[in-house]
Amino acid sequence: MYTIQDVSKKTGLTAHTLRYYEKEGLITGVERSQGGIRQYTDEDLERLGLIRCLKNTGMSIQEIARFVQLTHEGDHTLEERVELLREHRERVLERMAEMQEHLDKVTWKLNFFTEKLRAYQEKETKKAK
Amino acid sequence: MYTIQDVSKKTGLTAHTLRYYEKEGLITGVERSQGGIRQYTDEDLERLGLIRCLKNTGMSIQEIARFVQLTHEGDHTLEERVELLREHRERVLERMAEMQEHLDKVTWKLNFFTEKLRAYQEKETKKAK
DNA sequence: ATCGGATTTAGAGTTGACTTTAAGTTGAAG
DNA sequence: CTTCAACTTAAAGTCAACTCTAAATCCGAT
Repeated sequence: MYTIQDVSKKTGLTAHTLRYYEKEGLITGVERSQGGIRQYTDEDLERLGLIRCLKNTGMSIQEIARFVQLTHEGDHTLEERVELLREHRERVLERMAEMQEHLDKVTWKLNFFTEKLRAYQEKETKKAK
Repeated sequence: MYTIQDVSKKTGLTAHTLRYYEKEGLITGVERSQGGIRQYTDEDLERLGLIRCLKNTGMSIQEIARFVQLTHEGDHTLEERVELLREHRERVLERMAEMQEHLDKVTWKLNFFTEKLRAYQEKETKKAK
C-alpha cells in the first residue's frame, strides 16, 4: 500500500495531478483507509504505468478515460480497445516522423548558423589586431 | 506578394493564427498595402518555415519570439542563437527517445490485447455452436 | 491527549496557444 | 459606383491540462 505521496515520487506526477486523474476517470477504484485516505496498490501503479505511456505519447485525458472505461466494461470491448490503441500507435508514428523531418531542418539551420558564427568570430579576431 | 489567405493555404496556419504570431513577435516587419493589408514576401514565407519547424518540434511561442528578436539584434547574437538551437535540438532528441520508449510499451500492450481478443473470439465461436 | 505535517474535498485560478467577436475598412469584380 | 467577401484591430472567449486554495480531517510521534 502506498500513500499519494509515495505514488507521486514513483511516477513523477504530483498528488494534485493524481487526484485530478482520478476525478477524470483515468485511475478508478483506488482503495481508501477508514479515514478516507487513498491507498494505492501495486496494481494501481501498473495501471498508472500504462496511463503514463499513453499520456506521454500524446493521448488526451479524455481518450485515456474512454480506454479505461472500456476496460471496465469487460471482454466484449476488447475489439474496440485494440482498435483504439492501434489508431493511437499510428498517429504517434506519424507524429514522430513529422518531428524527425522538422528536426532535420532545425539541425540544418543550426549548422548554417554555426558556420556563420565561425566566420563572424574570425572577422572579429582580425578586427582586434 | 501574398495575402494572408495565400499564406494561410501555403502554411496550413489560419489567418487568425498568422496575425496572432505577428502580435507575439514571431514574424515581424510584414509589409502592408497603402490600406494596411498584409503583403507577405517569399522571405516572410521562408521565415515562417523555420518558425513552423521550431513550433512543430515543441518550442514555445515565447522561445521562438526570443529567437526572432535575437536575429534582429544582429551578428553579435549569433552565439546565443546557436546555443538556443543546440539546446532545443537536445531537448527534442530526448523527447523523441522517451516517446519511442513509451510507444514500445503501448505496442507491447497492443499485442497483448490482440492475443486476448483472438482467444475471446475463439471462445465466442465455440459457444455459438 | 495534542501537535503538526499530510491528506481530504469542491471549486476557483492559471497557462499556453489559439479562436472568436464586433465593428469598422479595403479592394477586386460586375 | 456599388457590393460584398476579405481585410483590419483590440479585446474577450475557449480549451486542455493542470495547479492552487481553503477549510476540514487524519494520524504518527512526543
